[in-house]
Amino acid sequence: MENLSERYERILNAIVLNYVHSAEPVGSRTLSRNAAFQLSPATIRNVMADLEDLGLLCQPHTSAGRIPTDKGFRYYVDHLMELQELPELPQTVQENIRKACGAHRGNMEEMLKEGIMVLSRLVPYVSVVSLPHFNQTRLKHIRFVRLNDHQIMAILVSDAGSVQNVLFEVDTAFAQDDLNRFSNFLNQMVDGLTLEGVKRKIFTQMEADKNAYDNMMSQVVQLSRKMFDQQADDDSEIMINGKLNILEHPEFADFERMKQLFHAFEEKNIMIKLLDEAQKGEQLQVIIGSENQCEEMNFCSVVMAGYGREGQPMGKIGIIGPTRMEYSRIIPLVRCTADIINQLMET
Amino acid sequence: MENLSERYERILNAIVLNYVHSAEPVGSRTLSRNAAFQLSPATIRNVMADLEDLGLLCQPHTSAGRIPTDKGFRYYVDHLMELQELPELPQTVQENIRKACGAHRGNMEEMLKEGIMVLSRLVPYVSVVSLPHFNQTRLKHIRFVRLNDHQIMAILVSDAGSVQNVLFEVDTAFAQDDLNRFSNFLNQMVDGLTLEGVKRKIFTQMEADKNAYDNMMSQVVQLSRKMFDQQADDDSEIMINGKLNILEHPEFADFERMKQLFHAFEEKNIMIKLLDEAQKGEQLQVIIGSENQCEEMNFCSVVMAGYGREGQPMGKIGIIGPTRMEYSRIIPLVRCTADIINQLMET
DNA sequence: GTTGGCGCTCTATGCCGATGAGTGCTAATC
DNA sequence: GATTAGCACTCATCGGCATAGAGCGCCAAC
Repeated sequence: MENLSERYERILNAIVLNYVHSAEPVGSRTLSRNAAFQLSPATIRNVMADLEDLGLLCQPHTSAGRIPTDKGFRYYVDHLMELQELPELPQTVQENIRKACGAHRGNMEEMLKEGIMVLSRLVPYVSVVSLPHFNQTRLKHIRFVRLNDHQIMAILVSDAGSVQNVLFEVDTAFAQDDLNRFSNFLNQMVDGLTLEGVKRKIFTQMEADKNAYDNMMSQVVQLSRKMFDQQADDDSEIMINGKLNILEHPEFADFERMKQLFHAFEEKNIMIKLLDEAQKGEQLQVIIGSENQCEEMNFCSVVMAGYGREGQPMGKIGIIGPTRMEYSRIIPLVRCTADIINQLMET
Repeated sequence: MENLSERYERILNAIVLNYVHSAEPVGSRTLSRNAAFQLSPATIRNVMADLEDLGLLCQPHTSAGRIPTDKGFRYYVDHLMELQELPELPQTVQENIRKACGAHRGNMEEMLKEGIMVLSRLVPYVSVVSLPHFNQTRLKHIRFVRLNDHQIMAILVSDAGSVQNVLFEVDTAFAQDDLNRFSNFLNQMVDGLTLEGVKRKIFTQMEADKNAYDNMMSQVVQLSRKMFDQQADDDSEIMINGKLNILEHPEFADFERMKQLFHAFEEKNIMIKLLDEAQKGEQLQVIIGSENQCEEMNFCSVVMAGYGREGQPMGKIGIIGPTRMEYSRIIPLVRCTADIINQLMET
């Protein structure tokens, strides 16, 4: 999309702002009254007609005002929003977020949960976050606990503070003391690896070790193997907050559309796909309306940012709202929240 | 409510059945056409007027048919439904449930989750379950894991298969070997107690032990104490499934009402209160419409049954639907599901 | 290039009357 | 005394119609 002339941009900008605010088609007269323009409605109409030809605006029906198309919003986000420098998030709001998240330092899941709760209190949209994939976080501890003769529970602690428990069965009984020795041994062996890495290491070791039946290594490997057989190769987890917020917006007064959207919220896979989309390594992404792959969410936009530690991306946090969303407010908010989370994770 | 004569009961029954099916007010003509009655519309009208005086029926407006009031549904559930013997749940359905839940034996949370998922696939309502309160389940294992010099994670395994992790800080560093010895010692000490009981025991011991600083007992008690300080005295947990089902019913086409209901679903406390209501130790409870304390749910009915082990109640499982609910189908379903869960837990 | 003016389109609103379902009451019937 | 047929009445719903208002496109004039 090549650039528009200044007048065109100003008018497009005004239409977007107006529509974001009112949720109603914007007419030429309304814009003309807006002091900033010294133009008559007729002139504005001409411009609007051109913008419509370019695919940036559309009319719900003849004789209604114009509303921005997805493409119009895209132009606004890419070209116009930056003209007006985005307001830094007020310090009080930043502190608000930092405090909420900071209260749960050490437990990443709680921290992120708190984070999206704050977000959906701050804005009338839905907030969403994908948790770090357990298998890809670094393992801090493995420990085996004997439940009874046949059952053992493995407890995996990642350095992100999350914990996974794996219950598995064994043929021969182990004493807890033995299990403790195994745990210690294993912990040394896997130090600093991701769970993924541990798995690989165990399976290679098993190959190498085929004939040695009695030493510690062999027993540990056997046990770990049993555990990995049980361990759910968990999908990413998603948390959503503030679903009800979205009902306040007139675009979802339509019952069918609302049902579709809520259906999408309930389907974890849809949400995962949404957050994984367009993973171009960009820090902040904005997906507008039908740009997103998921049909149920064609009337929504998503603003999301990656978070992580030491440059390693771990997940995304974002806000979902109607296409008619306050981008200029949401974008700094999401960016800032991701920053705060990054900072909290480094410490 | 004293008993009605047979004719009155038959007409009330017919109105309930009709209304449950159609969601429309039922008129005298409709009933009269129903072959079972040999009565003219006029006669039926007289009966209906009497039932209205008794508060069992009401009219949305003059010249509309009648719909049962909450009181009418209550009479139906208490007196009429049992006349027609409730159909036993078909074997195939029972197997269906048993298979779904049985796949997760040993992990109660998963089992219950699966249970409510099956329920809300079977009926067009919302299913809900309260998880056993962790503090009240018997403890099977405690284990301390050293994370670093200052942090220890305690891992609590209940015999219900659920696990709680408690992260806490200590001033002095412990070696993992010491922690293992503590764990073993503590496990012997608390065998068979609930977490609640362990807590009491630790705190009494602490009193008794005030001056002994060096022995194992004293160290274990200190450590446990630190843990309990951190351990969230968790509220009961609730799981809900099939929220979208409820949108299919015309009573929730009203936007405001729907929003209220979804709000209630999101508020854990409301749901807990709902499930705890009328805890008269009855095996199966039916709460109809405004009988329930929570205003947001005045248009809903709840059918729920307790589940537990060895006679000990642990939680409830139930179905939430519009007041106009298929009680005669839901009640056996909920009862049977609770039975299946009970059986699976005993083994 | 800009503007005022005119005719046109389309939606929203409110009113009207017809329709139909269902009631309550009364008088006749079993 | 219970039951019923009949009738007048009420009320919600729906389609038709006219009106008002917002907004556009186009054209001619500035």
